[in-house]
Amino acid sequence: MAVTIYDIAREANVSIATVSKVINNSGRISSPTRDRVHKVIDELDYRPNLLASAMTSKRTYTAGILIPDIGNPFYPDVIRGVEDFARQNNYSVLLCNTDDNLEKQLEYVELLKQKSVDGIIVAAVAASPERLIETLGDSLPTVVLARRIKDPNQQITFPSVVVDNFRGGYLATKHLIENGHSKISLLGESLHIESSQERMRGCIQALEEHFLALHSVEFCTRNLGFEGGYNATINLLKKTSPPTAIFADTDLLAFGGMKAAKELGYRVPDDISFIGFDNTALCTIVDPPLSSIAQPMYELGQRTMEILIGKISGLSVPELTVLDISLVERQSVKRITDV
Amino acid sequence: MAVTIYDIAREANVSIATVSKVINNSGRISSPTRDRVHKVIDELDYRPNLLASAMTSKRTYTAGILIPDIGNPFYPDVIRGVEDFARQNNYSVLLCNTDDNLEKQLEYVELLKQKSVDGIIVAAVAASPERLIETLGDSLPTVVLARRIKDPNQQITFPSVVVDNFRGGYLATKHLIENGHSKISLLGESLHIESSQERMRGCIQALEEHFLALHSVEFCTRNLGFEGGYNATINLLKKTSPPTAIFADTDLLAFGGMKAAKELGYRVPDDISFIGFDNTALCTIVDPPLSSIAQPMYELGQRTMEILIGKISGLSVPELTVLDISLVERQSVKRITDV
DNA sequence: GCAATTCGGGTTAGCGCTTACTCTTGATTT
DNA sequence: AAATCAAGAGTAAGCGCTAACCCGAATTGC
Repeated sequence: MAVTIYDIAREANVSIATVSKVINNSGRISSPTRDRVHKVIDELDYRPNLLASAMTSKRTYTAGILIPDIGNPFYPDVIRGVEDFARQNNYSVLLCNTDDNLEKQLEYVELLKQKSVDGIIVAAVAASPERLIETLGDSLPTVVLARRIKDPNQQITFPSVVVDNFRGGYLATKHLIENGHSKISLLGESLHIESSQERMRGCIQALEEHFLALHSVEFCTRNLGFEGGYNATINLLKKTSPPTAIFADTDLLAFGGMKAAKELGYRVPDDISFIGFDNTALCTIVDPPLSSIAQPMYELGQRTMEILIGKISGLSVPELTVLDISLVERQSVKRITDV
Repeated sequence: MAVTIYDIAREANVSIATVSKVINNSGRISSPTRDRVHKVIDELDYRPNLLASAMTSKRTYTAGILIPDIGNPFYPDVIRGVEDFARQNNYSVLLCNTDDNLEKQLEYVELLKQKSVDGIIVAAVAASPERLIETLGDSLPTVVLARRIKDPNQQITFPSVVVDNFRGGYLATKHLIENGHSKISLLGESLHIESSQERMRGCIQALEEHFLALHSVEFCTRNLGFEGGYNATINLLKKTSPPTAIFADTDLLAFGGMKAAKELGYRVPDDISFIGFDNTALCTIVDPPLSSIAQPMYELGQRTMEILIGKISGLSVPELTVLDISLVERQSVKRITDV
């Protein structure tokens, strides 16, 4: 069997309590004793069994993270941020893909509870989280990522970390306007998604500040990705008055849009400009490289984990953290000089 | 506090042993007793504490997975496969990004051991795994994904699940040949990577079967991604005799290559054809859509987890599992008719 | 009809730690 | 010099389970 705290105690001629104290740097131990114990620990290559430790101390140093689907290019960076911050604080993270399915979410929360995780990160949870809130309860530290959960009863609130989607929409549109565009259309994901709504609001705000109106709008129907963007853009461009620039809710949508435009004989960006959202790695790969609004995804993950650990440790944490967003210019937006 | 097995025992008028037996479906319990216990469990909404359970049963139903970086588009699907299979078997997975850094790998293995995981999946481990093997030891069930670990001392071997890279290289090249190409160049990742070597071997084999030779080769130097592909392709095309088709080790490399080709005035696929490897989601997004060799990434993850659980359960498992590969045709390869 | 099983369950000893509490000394206070 | 106290270490009670073992009663075999 593996070496236990008893082995160390015996070899160092102390009690297991003493060994425990030197390991956890608690209680009072004289330095000779401390050194002796450390020496034996090194000699026997002892590693405390974290399971046993968790049994008594009630801390597993493990957190769970619920995300819709790791296949969505939005998440890998976020997760990386979460995991890096976790590791730096001796935490591990249990990954749970829920496909935005309530049953799976509930199942996972129960499982994580049974595994006694110290806390949970809930990313991009569905619109009606009543049951999720209920099973989460108020005893398990939870932080919400990229969404806000509003409990209808105001019973329980969770700290959330989000990105300023409104400002993102604003920046994107302003960039288009500053490049001389006035016929600006919105290629939206869905009006049922909060972030999508916010981006649209930002877009409209920028437009209004310049006494402009949205030229046209199109939302995705079935598919919310590349294909959806393709189809919606076809609609946008086939209208009697097509736009000169399109602000897409998502890079993926923009990619689909660019494909549609090209197929309809438009040159990008000469005939039509595009700007995306998310600044995924793919932006540099497509032709032309897509200008996009960058979300600090890695930082999003990091901050969320930081807040979670804070909450676990009993610190008071901010109820809402809004991360800033920025414009990354590439070659998909053309300056229009003629009026 | 949460309800424990003692509460159930008391309410159901049985001993905790009996409760444990009905939970785990072990031992002999009469159906009246079983029903009574179940009823109380439901009433009190009891969930066994898996930590405590693991202490005695020595099974945590948790596995660790070491990957280089979740940001690499190769992994999300793999992980999804791992996680889905895990969940179906009551397992959870602890995600560990190692950046291919030996120190991080060792650290994580130690941590996972301390957390008493039942097994570990090691994905795409570095070339010289001696120290990793050493810390893994032979007591912790381990399965290697997308690599084979050859222990120089033949002391310990790990089951591995890989993809038939040789056949992939062969298929890609054959596809090019069948489309009339004879000036075929290889855009390789690195000769230090086993999969890269295998793909090249397959490529050469296909060529030889048609009495052809590799037209030229170029490997990446600093950057192994988009940029590396871009630079290497510039070299390839600036030679006195440029190829008519390029087989890239990786989709990302092919994307970089396509960009380089376009910039040098080539039309893709009219002047030069490209075929990639990995069949990432991006293939449909670029222009033209990239033909590629598809690896069954999800299945790769699934099978690996299946084998790991098998090993944990003491079953005998295959030492080597090779998954098949297939060609996905899109529009980046042009048929050449003139000789 | 009596020994041998089987059935249905209970007792109890841990798993490897943490922690509240206790005890012994030697130093400090007054 | 008696009382007080802090430092340094030990004792022991769990944490919530599992599993080996035990035991009486019912069932079986011959």
